[in-house]
Amino acid sequence: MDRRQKKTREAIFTAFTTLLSEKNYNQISVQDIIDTADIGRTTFYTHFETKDFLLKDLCEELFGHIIETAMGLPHGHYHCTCASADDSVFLHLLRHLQENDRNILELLSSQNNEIFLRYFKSNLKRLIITQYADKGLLKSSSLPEDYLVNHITSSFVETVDWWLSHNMKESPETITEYYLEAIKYLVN
Amino acid sequence: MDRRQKKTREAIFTAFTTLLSEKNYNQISVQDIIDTADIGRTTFYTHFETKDFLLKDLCEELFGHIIETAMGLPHGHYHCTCASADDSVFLHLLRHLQENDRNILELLSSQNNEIFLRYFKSNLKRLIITQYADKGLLKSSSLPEDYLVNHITSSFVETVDWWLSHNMKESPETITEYYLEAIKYLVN
DNA sequence: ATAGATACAGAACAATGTGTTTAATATATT
DNA sequence: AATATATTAAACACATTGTTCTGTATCTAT
Repeated sequence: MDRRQKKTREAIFTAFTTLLSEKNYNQISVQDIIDTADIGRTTFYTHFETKDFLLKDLCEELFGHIIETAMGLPHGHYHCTCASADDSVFLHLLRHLQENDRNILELLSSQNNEIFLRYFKSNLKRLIITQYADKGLLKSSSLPEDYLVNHITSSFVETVDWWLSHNMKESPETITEYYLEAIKYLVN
Repeated sequence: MDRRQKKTREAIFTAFTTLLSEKNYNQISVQDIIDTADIGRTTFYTHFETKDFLLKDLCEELFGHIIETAMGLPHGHYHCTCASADDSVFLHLLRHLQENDRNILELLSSQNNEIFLRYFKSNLKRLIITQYADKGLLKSSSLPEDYLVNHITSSFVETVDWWLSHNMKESPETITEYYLEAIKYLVN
């Protein structure tokens, strides 16, 4: 990829991330992004069709990485100091979040957290299906499997949200305990 | 309240609700609302400072009613064909939703569902604190009470969301069973 | 190193939306 | 009927949007 493209793309992402930690997504104009990134108007629109597409691309970079890591797949070009492989996937994720790689924490705890928690959830659901549902690790119960998957996924996301709203006072280990306690009768 | 005010306020709410079931909140302009409600520009701004305030007022009307009902308080001027008082609060809520009073279902299952589910959650949390936490009905466990309240609240909202995404194929009774099964070890 | 391709900047644009002001009209309330 | 108040229509300055144009800077390949 052209050096210039990489630079502007990065400038746009940085500006966008900065703005997102400052104000509401809806209140961020393309003009704001252009001014903050200090690029030409035309340039923005050659890179991104709309603000929504920019958001989508940002989320894919953010959560693609964190989920890919948790999947145990190669990490690409990112550095990762995560825990050993035998930890719970959930503990793994929390530790990864705590590292605040790519400022994901700032976004997850900003006033725009809902947007990012939604993306987090949809990616996490895929992970849970792969790591739990497809391996038969969900307790057979009277509950439909997709209800169960949704419940377990949502509960983790809500746990993360709760943790963030408490300024992450608790350790990832404690949070994992809370979460597993809340769903322990549903997962083997 | 002046008859004229009531009429325009209602016209604005109706227009807004219609638009919300059609397109994204962010893509609805004040101009759209004005055109749909067929009112003067000035009139809108005398009633609502911004689109956000309109949304807030709408949500308060919607969820104020449904939660008030579930609280067992007088229903005000609304008609309600809800089940008997000894039903679970949750069954009560689901039945109330099923009646689709004030088109709340349309909004909860529209592309703007997140907005309304958020309001639903914040109101439901108050209800759960009043009906469960304050009455000592939550199982004493290793979990902090606010974590537990949040988990139970979120799980119900997620259950409703799941139900809606399934076009409410299941009965309120079945959904209540699912939900209670998912949290049964946490509530007495 | 040069040539051709590509990305960027800057300016201008029509179109749309915003929030406010003005003065006139219509409708309630008493 | 008289007064108060809600609504209207028009105009406004301003911001944002998405596109088009031309010229310039920077890359890539040979």
